[in-house]
Amino acid sequence: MIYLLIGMKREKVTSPLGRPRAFDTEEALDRAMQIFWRKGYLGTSLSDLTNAMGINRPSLYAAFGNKKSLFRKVLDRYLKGPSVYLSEALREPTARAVVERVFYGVVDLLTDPHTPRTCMWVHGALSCGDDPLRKEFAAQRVAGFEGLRARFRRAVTEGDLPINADVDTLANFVQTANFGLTVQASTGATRKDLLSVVAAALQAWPK
Amino acid sequence: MIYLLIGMKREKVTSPLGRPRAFDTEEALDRAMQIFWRKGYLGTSLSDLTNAMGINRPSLYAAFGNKKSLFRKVLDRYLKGPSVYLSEALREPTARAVVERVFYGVVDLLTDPHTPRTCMWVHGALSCGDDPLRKEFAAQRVAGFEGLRARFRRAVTEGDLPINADVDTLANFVQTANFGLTVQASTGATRKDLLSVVAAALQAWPK
DNA sequence: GCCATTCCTTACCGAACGGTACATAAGCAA
DNA sequence: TTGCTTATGTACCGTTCGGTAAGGAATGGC
Repeated sequence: MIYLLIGMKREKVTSPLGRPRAFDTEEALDRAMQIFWRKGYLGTSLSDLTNAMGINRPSLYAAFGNKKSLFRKVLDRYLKGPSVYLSEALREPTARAVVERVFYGVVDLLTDPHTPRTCMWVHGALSCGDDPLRKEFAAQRVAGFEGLRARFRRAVTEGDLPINADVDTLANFVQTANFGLTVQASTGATRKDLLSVVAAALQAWPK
Repeated sequence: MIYLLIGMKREKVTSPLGRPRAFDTEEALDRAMQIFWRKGYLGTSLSDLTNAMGINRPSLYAAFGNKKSLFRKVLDRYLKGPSVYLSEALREPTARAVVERVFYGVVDLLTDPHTPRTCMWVHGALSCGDDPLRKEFAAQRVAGFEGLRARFRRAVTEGDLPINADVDTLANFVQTANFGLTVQASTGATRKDLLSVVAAALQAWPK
């Protein structure tokens, strides 16, 4: 009996009970992402979502929970997908390279012809009215700041930032520029516009 | 007959025909501003507005038109009121003073304890879904950019900016920093956070 | 075959949305 | 007083909102 179970590893191999899902959940999340990204949180209706995802409303609720729960899942996917440049940037070898990766990463994201000309995170944060979601955005902003600050602290110990560098301000500055570029793009700024700001911001970076 | 009309100037002096309004339109606009400011465009409902303004729905429509029309009036009032520091800044004597006025002006606005911790313009621009309002925001962004650029051009001719200063980039940079500070505040950044970014941005300003 | 489980479809829920019809009230002119 | 005009209050419009009840369809296990 035990041998049989071990030999077959049924739990992993067999398909789950019941009728199988007729859609791919990851693709559905991607389609939902496009809508939330373009229209923001309040601007997106459940009908927008089900239309884009190609599924019915009860299927959406069964697979992803309610609208807010789906939004959280999509936002998480966004941070690991289109916005992954942020966490990748922290692995660059120098502080300067980190900042360049962040700035050029966001410009590339904001000017990708296949996606909305905004950052889904910023768009979401400013389009959820006074919903409690705001607190979650606030916490994520702090986490992003702390990630940058920790990286710059390391850069100081490694000598590629001056010993007296104000790592709090530097992290704050990078995050603020990132946000500012997003609002610019959201309201129509071109890639050229964004790159000129990036060049100016990089010029201010400590040598 | 003619003498009579001229002598009396009735059109200016007499009160308008019909039942007089029971509310002050300017105060009503201020109350509507608080709501749009805090909740954004889509996040604000007509019931939110009428509750805050203390008037009934038909009165709102008679006095200000529909929701979008009211929002435009409120936004105009916002630019001439809480956000007037932007146009005032352009009248500062030097480019450096202009930029300082913009930066400290927005920080003061974003940390005023009596108003929401965001900029109503940015909040509106990112909370109108894919409404045609977006185009109006885009045009206003361009106008703001052009105002700054013209001022910096003047500064070059007056010698308080280097002759080779890139006025496009400078105007872009100031506007971007302003937007970035707004998103920071909207997601919980403190006055201290904002001021540290301002100091860093000013340090980058051409001597 | 039959059961248990899971998903899909249809049709619907109450609430809230933006917007308005209509009768009445309040002012001025005659 | 009688009109005329404009604002107000109530009550309502059709639509859309986010969310769900209920029954049939598709799978694996027995």
